Amino acid sequence: MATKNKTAPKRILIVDDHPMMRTGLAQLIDNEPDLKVAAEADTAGQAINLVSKQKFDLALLDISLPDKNGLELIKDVRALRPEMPVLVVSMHDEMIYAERVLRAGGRGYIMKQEGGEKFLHAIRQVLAGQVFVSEKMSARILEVFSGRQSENSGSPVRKLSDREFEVFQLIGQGIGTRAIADQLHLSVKTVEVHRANIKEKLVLKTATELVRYAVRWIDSQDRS
Amino acid sequence: MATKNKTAPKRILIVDDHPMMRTGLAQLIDNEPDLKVAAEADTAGQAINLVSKQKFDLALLDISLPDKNGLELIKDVRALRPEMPVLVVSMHDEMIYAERVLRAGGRGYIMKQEGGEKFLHAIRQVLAGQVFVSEKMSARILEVFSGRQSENSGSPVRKLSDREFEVFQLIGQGIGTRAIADQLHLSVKTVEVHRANIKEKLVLKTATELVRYAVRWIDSQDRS
DNA sequence: ATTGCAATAGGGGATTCACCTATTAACATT
DNA sequence: AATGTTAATAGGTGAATCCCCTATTGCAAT
Repeated sequence: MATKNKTAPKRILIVDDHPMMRTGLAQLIDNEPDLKVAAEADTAGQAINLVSKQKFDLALLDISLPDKNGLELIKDVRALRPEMPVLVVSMHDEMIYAERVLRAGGRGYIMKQEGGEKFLHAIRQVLAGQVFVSEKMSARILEVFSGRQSENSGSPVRKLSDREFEVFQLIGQGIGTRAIADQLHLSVKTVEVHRANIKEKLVLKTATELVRYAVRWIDSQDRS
Repeated sequence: MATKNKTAPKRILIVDDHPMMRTGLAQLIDNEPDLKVAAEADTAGQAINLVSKQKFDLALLDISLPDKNGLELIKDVRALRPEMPVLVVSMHDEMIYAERVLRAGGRGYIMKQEGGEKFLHAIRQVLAGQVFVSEKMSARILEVFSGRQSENSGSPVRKLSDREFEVFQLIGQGIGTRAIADQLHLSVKTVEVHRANIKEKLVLKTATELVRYAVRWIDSQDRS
């Protein structure tokens, strides 16, 4: 496509703690005439250092880094260069991450399982100022954002009513339906309805997913 | 080093579901005159197919593959080619994996975080018939193998059998009993027994507690 | 008044849990 | 060679939970 341009190739920064993955990405990128790997980093510290000293057209960040939480890194990078788009690379299929990444200011999210073409497509889309996420992910995110335009500032957990939130917290503590009912002096049936409504509001399909979501949410509240 | 040899380069099979990682590894290996990437696979099924049809001097396996547990793959590969050494590549720092890999017949374990030199060293060491593991790991493993304090060192998760561990990981991903059974081609009953045994070994009382424990454990593994 | 939603709870069928037993194969021990 | 151990498989059964409905009450906003 639009690669015939005489302009200099776009300078890309790669941040990943796996040398082999960096090599693979660099190989792919440097093979394109309009793209170029300008620098590599294997830690968050190194990445911030580079970003503060040089200008890049795009940063390709792995979210799981040894020294820092990937989301924190996105925020730091964006604080330094708000105009530089950030594309996040991850091995996790997780919806939770995609949401957080976009909220932290990332402009895209792609899985390591993807092949070269999709990678290049994502890179070019983000370079063009657009957002890139996978189909399933975008469907879900759009659903969450559009279905409830009113109260969606922040995590979907805010959409829970007080009682639902109370139940949600107990679930996150590993407490079962029966025990929750006892503890809140409710019928098991009522707790079941709350669970169903919570699942609905958080767009979760199964009971196990609900427990996982709740556990993660509770844990994320404790340390931060 | 010993690369002046006139013999044909050693044929290596790469199994990894991340295209970029494969490219990186291939780049590294093909740059060495005494080594050569003979084939690549991105699933366990494909790998077994290749191994059954061709001879390789070494297999480089990623333990986390989409279609099959990595430990099972090691066993399958070794059943087909007992003489072919297997070097396992993983992104996980954990001792638990190294132990299991060696017990399953793997001849080495190296992390994706390592750089090219260490990779080549590991490959050559395994090709030479020796075992390769990191320093910390070998220390810990020797301790476990020699000392009889095997009861309780580190997390109780290592008390789980391979199959139990597999189920445990799926639980931690928020996957329900039925779906686990389907995915592993087992009866629901079998999965239930595994869950019960896991609960026993980890001293957990209810199903919800099990999910919580598993979610936390999995999370602690991949976002360092 | 009417609409909307939170909170409560039940019915009923499908599924899972929790506690049993049982078989087979692989290994270790004797 | 006989025995014991353990992992992996799976069935039976009753209780609990899940998941899909409906239904009532109360309160707040329209």
